[in-house]
Amino acid sequence: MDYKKQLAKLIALDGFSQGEIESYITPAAEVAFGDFSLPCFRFSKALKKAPNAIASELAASISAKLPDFLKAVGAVGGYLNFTLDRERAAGVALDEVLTKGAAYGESGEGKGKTVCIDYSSINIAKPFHIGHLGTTVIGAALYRIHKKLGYNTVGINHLGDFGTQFGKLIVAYKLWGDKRGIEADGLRALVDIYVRFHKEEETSPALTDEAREWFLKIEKKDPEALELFHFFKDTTMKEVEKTYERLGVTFDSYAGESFYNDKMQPVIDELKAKNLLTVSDGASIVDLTEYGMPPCLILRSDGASLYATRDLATAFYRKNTYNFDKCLYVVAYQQNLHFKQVFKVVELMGHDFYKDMIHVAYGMVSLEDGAMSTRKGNMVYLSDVLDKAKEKSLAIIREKSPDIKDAESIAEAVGVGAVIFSALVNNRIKDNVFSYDKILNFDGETGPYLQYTYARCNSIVEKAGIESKTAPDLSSVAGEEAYAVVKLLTEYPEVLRSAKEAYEPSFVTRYLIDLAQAYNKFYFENRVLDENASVRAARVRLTKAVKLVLKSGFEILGIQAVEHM
RNA sequence: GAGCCUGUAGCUCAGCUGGAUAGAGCAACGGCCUUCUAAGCCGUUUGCCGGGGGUUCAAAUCCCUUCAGGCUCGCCA
Repeated sequence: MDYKKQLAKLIALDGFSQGEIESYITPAAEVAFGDFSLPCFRFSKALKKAPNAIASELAASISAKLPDFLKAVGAVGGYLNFTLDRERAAGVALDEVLTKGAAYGESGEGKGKTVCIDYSSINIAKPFHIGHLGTTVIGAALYRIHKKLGYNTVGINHLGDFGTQFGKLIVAYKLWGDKRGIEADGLRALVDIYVRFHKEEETSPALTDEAREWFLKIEKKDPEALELFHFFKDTTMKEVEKTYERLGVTFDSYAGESFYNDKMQPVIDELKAKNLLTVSDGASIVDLTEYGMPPCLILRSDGASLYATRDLATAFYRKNTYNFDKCLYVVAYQQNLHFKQVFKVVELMGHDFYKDMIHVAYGMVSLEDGAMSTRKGNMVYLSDVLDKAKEKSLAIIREKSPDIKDAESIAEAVGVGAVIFSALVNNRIKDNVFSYDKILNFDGETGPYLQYTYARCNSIVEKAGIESKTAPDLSSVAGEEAYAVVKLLTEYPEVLRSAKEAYEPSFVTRYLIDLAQAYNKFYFENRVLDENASVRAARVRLTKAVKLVLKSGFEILGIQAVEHM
């Protein structure tokens, strides 16, 4: 039920439209004030009346014929306060959640619209490390939020599978690599020889030239070079797939850099045809000084394409292939300028869809002792973090629930959940210093806290057994703690919408924390499995609704719901 | 030098499309398991919302300015 709209209908003020009044109505700041408030200060000047007088008069006229969903209307210090009939509101809210079930929160707003989401975008033959966690889980969460809201979604892993590093890797492999070792150790063996190459390159510059030659061979589709390239790629993918699976992350497309290799020429031709390319220091650029930006480099002085060239080709390909209504790039904020430039170039080329491309920037992860560097071998593998989190979780389970079944799989769900949660709890723009202490803390606002609350709900629902026919006593879910839970339950659909609007999965995470806290508070103050059957019926329904919304939120974030822990 | 981002409790952060006394978690201390999961709950303590101006009935929130930190700024991606 849309209370704001209903409330706005009750209010008539000269010169202010219904919609305007509705937009001014806010949730009440405090329980004592009721459920919704309308600050009347802004009407004061136009109506030539004191805010308090306006509020009082409105309160009086609405009280005269109080609609049945309202309990009371009052005026305090210039605010018009509305108090809902909480029993009724609780009943309506619980009915809605439980009737809709897993579909609660869904909407048709995205019907017929397509959203492409570019996330994770790992590099082949490089470690899948803690720095990739953000883009991977933020992108996956945005993917699911859009899906929930009815959008047609395309998840794209724009693989870093092109560039001179593959030449380097071939040289390194030929010198020190061994196929069986790599097949056995996978990615780490590849990274090892890559790191070694960079060390030796410093003293033997000839290696660099050799690497460049091998890279050219890849481009020219030399069979040996291609075979090795695919070997590296397969080795990497085989391994990262495991991590994606643990994180519950999927993609619809793996079209990466190499995929666009033959798709750049048309872009260059179009730029030329539209007179956007100028030559500067031998390189071809799009001049953007008029827009307060440095030039966008399209072709190197040796004629080779660049990052922006590839991203332009990518943008056109995606537009032509998916005809997206929106294309999100979940990429670190270091690339703010790059995307601003690319989007501007698309605009200058005269394509309207430039405004549908959005750079969803996120903060960077560093280590306590500085930045991560693959070449220096100074990084933390994501799979190690997941393993440690699982280990920690397993230790806690052994201690607290020694008799539990499926300890291993619960530990996996809880450990991985804790890691995902940590990447989705803060606003995405925040930088993050990685530490095991932080990520392995399972107390307070954490993934395990959410999962624990879910398991608690489940346990109660299990004990409650089959739903009784007794009519629920709604007064038992209209008390302070219970009603706080009810209110939060009604907010879930709006939380999803605003999370989508702001491209902020953290809105969902925060919301789930609020919901869990509110429920736990309720749990300690009220007995769900009460002797009174109608009280019990109402509170079990509340518990079921919380369980359901928690699970729905978990699915958005990629956290697994465990029934027991 | 320019552009963008960040600055809120000892620490990590919510709140920022302006609204009523600025909120959580961690850490610290104290309490609560013979009743539904103590990975939990309750209580105590903590704030020049970086500083200064301005707009407004009302500013952590908007504008200007300033300081501190981060990122980026032509042939890497």
